[in-house]
Amino acid sequence: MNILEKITQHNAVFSKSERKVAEVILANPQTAIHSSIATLAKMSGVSEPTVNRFCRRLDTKGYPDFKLHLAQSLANGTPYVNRHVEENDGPEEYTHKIFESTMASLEVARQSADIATINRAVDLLTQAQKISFFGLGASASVAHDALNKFFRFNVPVIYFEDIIMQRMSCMNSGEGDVVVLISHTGRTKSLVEIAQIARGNDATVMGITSKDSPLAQECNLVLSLEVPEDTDMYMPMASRIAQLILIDILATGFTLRRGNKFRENLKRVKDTLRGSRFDKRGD
Amino acid sequence: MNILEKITQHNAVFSKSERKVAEVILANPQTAIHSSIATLAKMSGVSEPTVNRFCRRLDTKGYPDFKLHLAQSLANGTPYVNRHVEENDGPEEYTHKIFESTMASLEVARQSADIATINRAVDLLTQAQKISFFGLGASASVAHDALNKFFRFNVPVIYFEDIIMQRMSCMNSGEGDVVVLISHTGRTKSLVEIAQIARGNDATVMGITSKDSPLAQECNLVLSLEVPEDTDMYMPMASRIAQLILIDILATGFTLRRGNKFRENLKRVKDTLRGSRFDKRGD
DNA sequence: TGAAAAGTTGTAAAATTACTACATTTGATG
DNA sequence: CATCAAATGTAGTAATTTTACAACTTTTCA
Repeated sequence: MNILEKITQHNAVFSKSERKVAEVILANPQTAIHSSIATLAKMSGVSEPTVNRFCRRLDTKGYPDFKLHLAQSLANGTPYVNRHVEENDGPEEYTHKIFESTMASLEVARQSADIATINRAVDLLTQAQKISFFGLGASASVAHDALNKFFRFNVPVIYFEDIIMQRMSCMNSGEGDVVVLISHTGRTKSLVEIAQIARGNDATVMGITSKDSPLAQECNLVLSLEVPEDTDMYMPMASRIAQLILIDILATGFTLRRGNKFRENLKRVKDTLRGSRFDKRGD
Repeated sequence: MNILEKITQHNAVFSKSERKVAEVILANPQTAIHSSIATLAKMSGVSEPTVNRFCRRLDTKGYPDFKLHLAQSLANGTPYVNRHVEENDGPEEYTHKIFESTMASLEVARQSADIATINRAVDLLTQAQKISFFGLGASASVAHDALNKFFRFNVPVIYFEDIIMQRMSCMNSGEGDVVVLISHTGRTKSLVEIAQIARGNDATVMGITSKDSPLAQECNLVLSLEVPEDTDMYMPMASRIAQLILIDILATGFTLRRGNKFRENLKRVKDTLRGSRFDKRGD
């Protein structure tokens, strides 16, 4: 829907000249909406009809219509576009690109968040006797973070990085236990196996993973976030951030469900940290 | 600023015909932005120049400019605001509030990011013989994540959760080594001590922490992010996300600095993971 | 009340802007 | 290197917007 997004994504489909137009617009969209087609053509070093064709390729009626869409995109509170980092970007460029594309991904995640499933997940977590968080590779740090959050709730929480320990822990799980498995792709073999073991023991298996993945199929409940991952860098970035926000949401839902008294308990946990600090405030 | 509001407020200042135009626009703004000046004039029962005068009275350059402003007003969804979660928020509310306030915080972080310091940090990291990432509590998972990223670069990376191990590791550090210490508050005693030990050994100490904190004072380089933390929940949320993005930025800067061949190496690391997966793509 | 002045509105022509048809160029393929 | 398809630009056309000015309405004050 957002036309700026569309421009970045469609990049491959553009012709050489059209790409020039795209670059000029992305470089300074604010200028673009105040330019006539002739001005924009000159700025891009192409002819006017090329600009016009560019607009039509993006499914707009023509140049004026395109400008309206662009104006809306800019006003939309989301000037964040998934611009990929390029080889000769300087620190200024890649810093902003990473911020912006992360935020663009979060915006997508926000819109695709399934409230009903989240609510169901919070239900299950509040009723759990014991909660385990397992992930491998980049997702291990997400599980680690979940441990840190849920640990404060004074519920039995388990976290292991070691797949043997994860496995053994699941062997000992049973009804009333919740196992949360985190994997962006949902294709990590050992996690899928763990899911099977836990389910075999009647534990509730919750997956923070992509839907329709092998892992998702083994779960009782799947929390999926449609995050367009930037694979250029061969490192998970946005997906992991979205997973963490999901953890925040689950943790928040958990505390709200537990009520007011429980939150005082949280405060107490935090106050206890003071001894290890030079001053107040939380870490 | 919002032109729709302006129309309703300015109502008194309009002439009789101009008010007709205003009414037609307010009745159906979506139609207005897709109409030509002639169509809108006919709908309002006035002449074209009247519509043009109407536009100018609202401080726009003319009809097309007015349409742009109108389009923006209509598109103007909620910009990200740091709305705190409240006690009787339902899943819908708290989910969106958490997304939005995280994004609001990231926006602040983005603007406060100090490019020069980031660049300097990348410099130091690329020249490091050995890189250590240490954090405690919530920041431990950030350090964990950093380990995961930098490990792929085939550089010696160290990560410990245990403060004794952290301490011992710093005792063995020396010139050319970089120690990255992560703490939102920068007041965790044992981290400050570690910083002192590392500096005593001529290692470079880098802090991902808030400026002017005790930890910041012990660092050679401070990467600070001005993130307004939501302390209501007694849990670090946005600060940690910002720290992770900073890790992404440093990692990206690192790979860019190392050049093209190096990135192929990254791809190889990723491809190696395939054996443990049911299919392709990274986790 | 009525005449001048100020303000408002519409008509028609000018200027700007965008679009279309067609010609030329570019690039790929056998 | 000949041929075809795709891409791009030129020039003319159509559309849209804006301007200039004339007609009309309302207000003001003798």
